[in-house]
Amino acid sequence: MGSSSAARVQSALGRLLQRGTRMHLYDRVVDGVEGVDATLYPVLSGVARIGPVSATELAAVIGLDRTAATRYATRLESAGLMSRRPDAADARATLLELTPHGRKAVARMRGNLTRAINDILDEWQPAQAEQFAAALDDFVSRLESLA
Amino acid sequence: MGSSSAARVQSALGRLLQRGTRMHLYDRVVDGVEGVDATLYPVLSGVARIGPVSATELAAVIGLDRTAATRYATRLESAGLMSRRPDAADARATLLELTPHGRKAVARMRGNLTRAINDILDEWQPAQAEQFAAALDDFVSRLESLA
DNA sequence: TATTGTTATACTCTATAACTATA
DNA sequence: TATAGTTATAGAGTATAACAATA
Repeated sequence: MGSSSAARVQSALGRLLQRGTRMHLYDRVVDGVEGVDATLYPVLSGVARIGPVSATELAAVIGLDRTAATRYATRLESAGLMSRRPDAADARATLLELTPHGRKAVARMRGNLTRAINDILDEWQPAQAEQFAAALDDFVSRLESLA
Repeated sequence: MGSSSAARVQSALGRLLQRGTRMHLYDRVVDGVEGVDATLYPVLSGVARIGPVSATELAAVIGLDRTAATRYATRLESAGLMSRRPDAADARATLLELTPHGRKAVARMRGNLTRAINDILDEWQPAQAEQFAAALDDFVSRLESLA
């Protein structure tokens, strides 16, 4: 049945999702990156992943409200990390994209996160790390589609 | 080096910690449990795990502010799920513990979460699930102690 | 009529500061 | 003097509602 595995996953997941753990990790990721805090990070990272993108679509992807997305975009624009341009295909829409500074910030944040993760994975056998990465990826995908 | 594993873990972790994913999971967990929402769940669950416990110690464990812990405890007390009693060993302290209703609520929430996780793990080989559970547990522990 | 971007508004969460009681 | 609990207050995040422009 695997109930015992479920109990362990449940406990670990609970600790992982806890505010303190999350915030600490985010703080570490945005450390030394000007104009980005733990709140803005998912927004900037989302545009890096799927941009150029409209605020409405971005909001849906990163699980945020449309109005919050537009406000955070404004903050990132003020910080010179993001820019807006009209969508040639739809005059109602505005496309969000990264500026060169924004791309540099994302690269730095990803480096911070990769470093933190490698600090952990390096304690394991490479094969074990590989297996964990694949399993976690699959687990999260299934979790997202539980809907 | 395992950089490729790190990249996969990074991507999966990003999606997992995203607000939308987290809230959806929490909503699922508290579904049908009277008096508990996604905010109160970690508090109630924390007391179930380590109670009877003082508000200050609870706050430290679940990564919350002391003042928030005491306010949430009040809400849970009003809902009849938690109770306060003086600490015989220290007259300054108040111990938080679950009422019978609180214990029933926690059992129900854990059932919800275990069911959701088993929906995922059941797709895997038992040995693979077991290995993932152990790896995730270890990963989270190391993440917590990166400090 | 529906949708995009945006702003205004209200509500919730969280942290800081301050107060009281006890160690 | 330090610590536990609590309350008051302010700041930040988020959702709902409403508006103008375009589909």
